[in-house]
Amino acid sequence: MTATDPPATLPTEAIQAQGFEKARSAQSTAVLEDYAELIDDLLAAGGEARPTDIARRLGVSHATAIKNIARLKREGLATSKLYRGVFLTQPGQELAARARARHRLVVDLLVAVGVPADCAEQDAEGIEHHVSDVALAAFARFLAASGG
Amino acid sequence: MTATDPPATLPTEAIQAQGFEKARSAQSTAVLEDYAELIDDLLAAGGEARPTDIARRLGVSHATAIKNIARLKREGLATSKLYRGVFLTQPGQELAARARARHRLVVDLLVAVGVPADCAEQDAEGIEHHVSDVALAAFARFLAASGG
DNA sequence: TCAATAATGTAGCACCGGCTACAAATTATG
DNA sequence: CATAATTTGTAGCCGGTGCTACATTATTGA
Repeated sequence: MTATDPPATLPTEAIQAQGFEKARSAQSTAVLEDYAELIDDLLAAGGEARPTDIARRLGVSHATAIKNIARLKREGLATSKLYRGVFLTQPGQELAARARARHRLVVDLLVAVGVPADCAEQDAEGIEHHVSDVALAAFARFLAASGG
Repeated sequence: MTATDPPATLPTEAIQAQGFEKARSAQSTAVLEDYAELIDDLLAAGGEARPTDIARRLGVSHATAIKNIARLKREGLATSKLYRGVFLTQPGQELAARARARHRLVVDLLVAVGVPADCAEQDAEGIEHHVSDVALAAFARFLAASGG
């Protein structure tokens, strides 16, 4: 905007700060993604996604699970009926689908470069929230080229 | 299957919970690693790691930086002298070294599978804290095999 | 039907990370 | 040397995630 200082590329310093900022914001949506993905899994598999099951799967107390489910509802991603479990809204289902696709792709890539399957599965849980769409596309290309 | 139930492998449910638990604990040390790595960078490059510089590099307010620096000191990773900047203790330097090695390896792997360099650099900022030693070793093997 | 069990939800606490606003100290400058 | 500008530090607030403990509701079953 300024006449004296219109850089085509941001300074290194700002680029670095941008990376940290991105990581922080990814962290804030990680919980939503985890819950949406898990709820979708439970609904697809058995039929019900009850708070207690969710809590056990995530390794947290039921109170924590309920609080985070409330956040999902607050953000329009989920609904729930007492003793009838939690359900995903349309946006919630889309988020879950994206999260699962990302998760699978990350796991597949990790395995493709030689990470043991069980380790890949666990590491992916933390990694997936920080993989950008650009990187994800690269993963897909790499897997297509090497695997098939 | 067995009556007494002494499984060699944990139930799927517990394994999954374990992955989430790992991701959460990684998150709690991510800040320490980021600061240690950055402080080490600044000391290596210019000579001084002042709170203001650290804040600007991370894209946070100086108050936030100072608070996190205080945490580093509390955990024995850093020391500081007024208006003389922040320094790393031996454990702090070791943490920084591990963090930097992990960061480089992650970036290199991302690039190796086709992620653009600038994107790899930014994504790595979030990913690096969630890559286990086992996966890291796999990354190194993969890079040695493909690159050299 | 009514008590016992289990699931769900609420309340309060702690910690962490972010922020703005204000205070104190140091460095730079007139 | 005294004042201004910069740096550093503190205080208080918000939001997020975790927990335990307690209350409430539904389900189960005697």
